[in-house]
Amino acid sequence: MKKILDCIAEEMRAAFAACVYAADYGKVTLSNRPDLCEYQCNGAMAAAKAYKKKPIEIAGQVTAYLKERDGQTDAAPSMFSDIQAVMPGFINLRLSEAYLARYLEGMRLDEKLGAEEIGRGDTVIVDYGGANVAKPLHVGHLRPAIIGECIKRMGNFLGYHMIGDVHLGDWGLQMGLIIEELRDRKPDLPYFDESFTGEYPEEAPFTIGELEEIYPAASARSKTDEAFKNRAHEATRRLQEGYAPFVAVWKHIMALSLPDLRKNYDNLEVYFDLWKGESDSKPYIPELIEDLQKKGLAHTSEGALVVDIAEPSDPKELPPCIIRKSDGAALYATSDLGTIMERQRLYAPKEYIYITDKRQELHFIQVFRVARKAGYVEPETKLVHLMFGTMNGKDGKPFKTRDGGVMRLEYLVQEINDKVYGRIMENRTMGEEEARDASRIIGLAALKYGDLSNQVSKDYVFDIDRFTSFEGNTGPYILYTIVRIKSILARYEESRKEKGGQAEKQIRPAVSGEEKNLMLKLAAFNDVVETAFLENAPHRLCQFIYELSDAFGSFYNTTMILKEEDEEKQAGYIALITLVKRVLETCIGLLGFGAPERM
RNA sequence: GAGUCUGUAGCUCAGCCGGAUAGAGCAACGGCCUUCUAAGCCGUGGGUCGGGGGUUCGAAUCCCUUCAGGCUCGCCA
Repeated sequence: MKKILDCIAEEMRAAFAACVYAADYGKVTLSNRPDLCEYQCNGAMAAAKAYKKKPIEIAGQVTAYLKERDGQTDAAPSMFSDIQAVMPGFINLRLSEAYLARYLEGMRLDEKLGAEEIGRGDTVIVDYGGANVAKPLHVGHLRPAIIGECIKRMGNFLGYHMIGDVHLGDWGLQMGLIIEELRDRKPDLPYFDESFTGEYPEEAPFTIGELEEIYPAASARSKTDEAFKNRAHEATRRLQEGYAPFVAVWKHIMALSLPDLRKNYDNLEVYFDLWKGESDSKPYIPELIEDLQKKGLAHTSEGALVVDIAEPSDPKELPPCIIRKSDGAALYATSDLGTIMERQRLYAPKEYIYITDKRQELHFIQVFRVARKAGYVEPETKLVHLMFGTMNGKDGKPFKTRDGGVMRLEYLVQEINDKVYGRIMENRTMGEEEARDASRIIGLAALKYGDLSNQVSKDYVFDIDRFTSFEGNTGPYILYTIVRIKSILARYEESRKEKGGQAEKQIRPAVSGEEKNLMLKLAAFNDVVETAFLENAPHRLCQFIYELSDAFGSFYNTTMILKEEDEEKQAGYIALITLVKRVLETCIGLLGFGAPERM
C-alpha cells in the first residue's frame, strides 16, 4: 500500500502544480503541532523565495485549490476534514475520518498490514554474532545478536532475502592461545607428541567447562608472558597451515563449543542461517593473496604483506590493511576478505551488513576498500558497517559484574527473568509454572526492547531495573498492551457465542479524538517499518509501538468496548483493536520477541 | 598529538538532510477503579538544547570556534 504521507503529498503536489508552482513543494510531514493539525506542508515557505511572493499568499492559493477539488474527483471519500493556511505560510491538514477508516480497512485486509515488499528478493548478508568459540557468550555479544536479529527480521518482512551469519571467531590467535595453554596443562596428550602417529581420540580431552576456564587464563597470561605469547602465535600459524595435531584439537574445541553457543543464542531467540566462521575463509586465502599480488595491490612492508588503502580525501592518512603478518599467519582482515570471496561465489549479495562494536571502524574501512579496489564485490554492492556503541553500567562505564568481571550472558538473562518473576508474583495470582514461562517471555522483551529502543550507534546505560519495569517506555509495557487487547477479544468472542449476532467487523470512521489518534498512529506503520530498516534504526520501531500502545491506552480508557450496545459500532471497535494487536505483534516479532497470553 | 563520535529536564533517552510553544519515560506532586488486566489513564511542576560566534525570514538541527568526555591511530579480533 502506498504510504499515507505519500497519498496526501500526491494531492498536495497536484495542488502546487495547479497553482503553477513546482510540485516538489508539496512535501507533507507528520505535524509537530498535534493541537493544530495532523499533517503539515511547509512548501509554501520554501516556494516563497523562489517565486518572490509572500509565503502566506502561496499557502492560501494552494489551500483554496485543495478545498475546491477535495472530494469532487470521484466516489471516494474526501481526504481532508480541514485545510488551513496559517501564518507565516504553513498549510495545516486534518484527515477526514472516512478517508482514514478506508485506509485502515485496506491495511486490515492486507496480510502485510500495508507494508510493501521493497526488497524484491535481493540478497543481503548480515554478519552478526561474532562469538568466539571456546568462550562463553558474555554481555558484549548481546548487542550484535539483538540488533542483527532485528535487522534480519525487518529485511525479511520487507521482501529481502536476508542471510544471517554468526561468523564465529574460530581461526585467530585465541586458538593458538588455547592450544599452548593446553600443552602446558596436559603435556602428555598425543597432540603434543611430535612422534605420535596413531589416531587421535574422538573424545575431547577436556570439557566445555575447562575450555571456558582455559581461554581467559591463557589470554591473561599472554599479556605478561612474552615467550608464551610467541608460542601462541606460532601455534596459530601452524594451525592455519593445517598441522594435523592442532587441527584435531581445533575440531574438539569446535565440537564442544558449537552446541553450547547455539543453545545460548536459542535462548535469546537469535537464529542464524549460517554457522560459518573465520576458518571457512581458509580455502580462499592463498588465492586471495596471489590475486592481490598479481593485481599489484599488495606489497611487502616491514615484513608484512599489506594493501594501501589511503585516499587523498581522507582527513588523516589511514594505515594500510595488513593481509599477511610477517610470520606468515593470516589475520582478521585476511579472513574477512576471504569470506567476501566466498560469499560472492555462494550468494552474490547485493548488500553486506556487518554489525560490530564501533571500535572496529578502521578495520572495516580497510576491508571494504581492499574489496573494492580488488573488485571482489560489484561496484554497486553496498558494504555497510553498522557499528554499535558501548553498553555501560549505571556508573557510565562499560558494564561489568559487581566484582568487575565480564558477565556471562546466561547469568544476565537469568537475573532478568528472576526479576520479572518477582514482579509478577507481587502483583498477580498466577501458577508457578505459568509465571515462569511468562517471565521468560517478558524478560526477553525487557532485555531486547531495552537495547533496541536506544539508537544503535550510541553508547547506552544498561539498567536492569529500568528495563524490567512494567511502567513507561519498556518492553513489558508493550506486552501489557497486547495482553489487554487479547483479553478483550477473548471476552468478545465468548459473548458472541452466547448472543450470536454477526455485525461485520470492519474499520469504521472514528467517533472520538482518542480513537482517531489511535487510527492515525496505525496508519504510519508501513512508513515506520521501511524507515527503520533502511536506516538500520530499530529504535524507530520501538518508538512507534510505544506511541501506538500509548494511543491505545487512551482509547481503552475512554471507550468501553464490551459495554457498547450498538453492535456495528462495537464490531468496528473490535476490528480496530484487532488491527492494533496485529501491528503490535508484527512489530515485536520484528524486534525479536513475543507476547504471553496473560501477565 | 591527529582523526572521529558524543554532550538536550534531577536521571535515562527521542527529536538532528532548518520550520510554529524542544518531546517522552523514570523520579516528585495531584486526580481517576460497583465498568473490558489501575503493570493503566488524566493532569501539575521541571530546559542558558555544553559555551561562544556565524548563515537564515526562521537554528537543538547547517558552518566555524571553544570546553568536557568516549573511542581509534600497522602485524589482537
